[in-house]
Amino acid sequence: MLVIGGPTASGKSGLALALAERLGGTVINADSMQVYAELRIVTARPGPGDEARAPHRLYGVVPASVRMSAARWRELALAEIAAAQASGRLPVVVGGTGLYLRALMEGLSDIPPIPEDVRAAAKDLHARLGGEAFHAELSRRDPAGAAKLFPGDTQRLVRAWEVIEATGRTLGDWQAAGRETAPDLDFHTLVVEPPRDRLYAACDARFLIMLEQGALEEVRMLATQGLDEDLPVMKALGVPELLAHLRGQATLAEATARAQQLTRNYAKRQTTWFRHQMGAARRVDPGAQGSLAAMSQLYDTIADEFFAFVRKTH
RNA sequence: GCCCAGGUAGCUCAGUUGGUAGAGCAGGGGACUGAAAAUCCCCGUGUCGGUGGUUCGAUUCCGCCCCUGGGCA
Repeated sequence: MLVIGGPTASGKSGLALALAERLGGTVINADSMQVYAELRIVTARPGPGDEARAPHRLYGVVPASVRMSAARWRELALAEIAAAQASGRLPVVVGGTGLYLRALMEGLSDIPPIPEDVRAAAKDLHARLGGEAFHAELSRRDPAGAAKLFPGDTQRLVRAWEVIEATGRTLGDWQAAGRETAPDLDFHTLVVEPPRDRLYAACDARFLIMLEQGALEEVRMLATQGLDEDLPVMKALGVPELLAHLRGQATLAEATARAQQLTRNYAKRQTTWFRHQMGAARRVDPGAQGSLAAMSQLYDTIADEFFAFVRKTH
């Protein structure tokens, strides 16, 4: 199967669609935000026109009120991959969430789900103690784990604490036990990598298009649900910024500039992730092709490489 | 034309009782196992507007000039 990663606004969705069309594929979403039903515009989800060209899966499949996780997404993705293959279609997994891609390709350690009350307790304790004291507290229970984390890294600190609290074993223990890998799946991986200046320009331009498409209204609708600010959806790029504008705390121009800035920062983080965590993947940049013919040529080349990959692995 | 206030990093500014300067943001680099569009870590030489003067030494004090705001004409 094909896996396509890359930073936001790099053009990976377009590449996935073109390849799915050529190869008889089903596009499967590997983006942590595009899974939420309520956010269509602000997450740049493929539209009806795209869906008409090839089947799309895992887009907008859960309500904003739920918390997606790498493990949950992995289960959904494995099911969709199996379904696509069963119907003779090629799974084309595409998304910018590196953790999800890695969870799919390399598996996750078999850690049991942490009960909600333990997770809440971990957060409470962290809020009460602050980073330094919480880090010290974790050092008492999981010295090796704490040693690898900075006192400022709230998220990982809390995760390490809740795992030992709920399971009696440290995160490191669980991870040393290995990963639960996907059976019988071979991944041909592409990373879309445009040059930095073009990537940033694309981030800026895309947010403007989102506004034209009604991003503000979409966020206004989301706000009517009165969801917990702590939920992942509420952290989607553009949501906090447009919300601030709707509350009168910022002008639209300020909110726009801020959202564009954060998108660029995010794209840079993703670039680093793909550079080092998926360093072996084939790099492509359809956007660098000067013409439609050149782009079509690139698609053919990628398809040929994919067929060669399939022959080699089977 | 006169009077104020400024001119310091790409931006917004702090500071140096005279010993050539540092924050935030931007930018760059890096980490990444169930919230990952998350959460973190590292990186600061810039004619301190120009030019004379005082001084062992001026970005800092003084003179003049230039520029930008605001006020008075």
